[in-house]
Amino acid sequence: MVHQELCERRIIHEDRLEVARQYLLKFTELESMSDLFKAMADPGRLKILLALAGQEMCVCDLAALLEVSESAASHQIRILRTMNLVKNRRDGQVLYYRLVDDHVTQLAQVARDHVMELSQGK
Amino acid sequence: MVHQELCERRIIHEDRLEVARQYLLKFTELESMSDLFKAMADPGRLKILLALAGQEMCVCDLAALLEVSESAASHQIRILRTMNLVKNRRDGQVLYYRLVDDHVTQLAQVARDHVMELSQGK
DNA sequence: TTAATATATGAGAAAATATTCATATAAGGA
DNA sequence: TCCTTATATGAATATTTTCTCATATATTAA
Repeated sequence: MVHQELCERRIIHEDRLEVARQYLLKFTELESMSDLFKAMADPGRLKILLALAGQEMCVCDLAALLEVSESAASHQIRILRTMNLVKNRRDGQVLYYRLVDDHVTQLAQVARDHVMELSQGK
Repeated sequence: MVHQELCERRIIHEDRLEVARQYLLKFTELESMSDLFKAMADPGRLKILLALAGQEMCVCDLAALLEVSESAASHQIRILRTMNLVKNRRDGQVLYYRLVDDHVTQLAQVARDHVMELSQGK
């Protein structure tokens, strides 16, 4: 991962670059933020999150919903669990998943607004 | 992409599955939504979007900000352009990029809230 | 205790994404 | 017109992500 141009890079707007650098310093959790978006960046995982906005569901249900294997669904759910987007509750052999909070729902709403505005000419 | 289990899948909660299926039908733009999240899922692209929240910047500035080649930056910007997150304005040889609207900023704010809550025990 | 069910997970294959390198385009200046 | 600058883009490679398959764990039932 070597970038030969880096040393001799031309910088057109030093001032703007400095403003941007300072601004980005505030986002110490930027990596975590992009991880959160990554979690929602897969259509399957997004479906899971939307489905869990209304009710608890088990892995088996979610696999059926996505029409993928239960193993694949479980892998996807693990990513959501790791990202603290969902948590589960055990009832006997079944693990019921639900959303941790409603940030996901808020994000989905803004995203929906965005794509709907664009699709309507705007 | 064959899923052998699909035919003999057990479905524990038919009712919940049906509720989820109906709910997801409302999200006709679900693929576009996940594409939007995908655009924000890369730390580099997220930096670009955050930097453009405050001011216009050219490709050259953004490459310097990310410390990547201008070609790499340009490829990333193209994704943001394709997703209608940024647009540009030409002034002579320089293309100045800016955000299309403030949805990106809203999304970043919610994402930041989420990760900050989690990092603070919550 | 043995078997069955629900889910998790590691390793490798398959698919998607990002970066580099070479080249193309577009504008401005000599 | 020819050269330089700023940016874009295609193709190949490098990296990351996702899925499959096999196996492991936890709970319940027999």
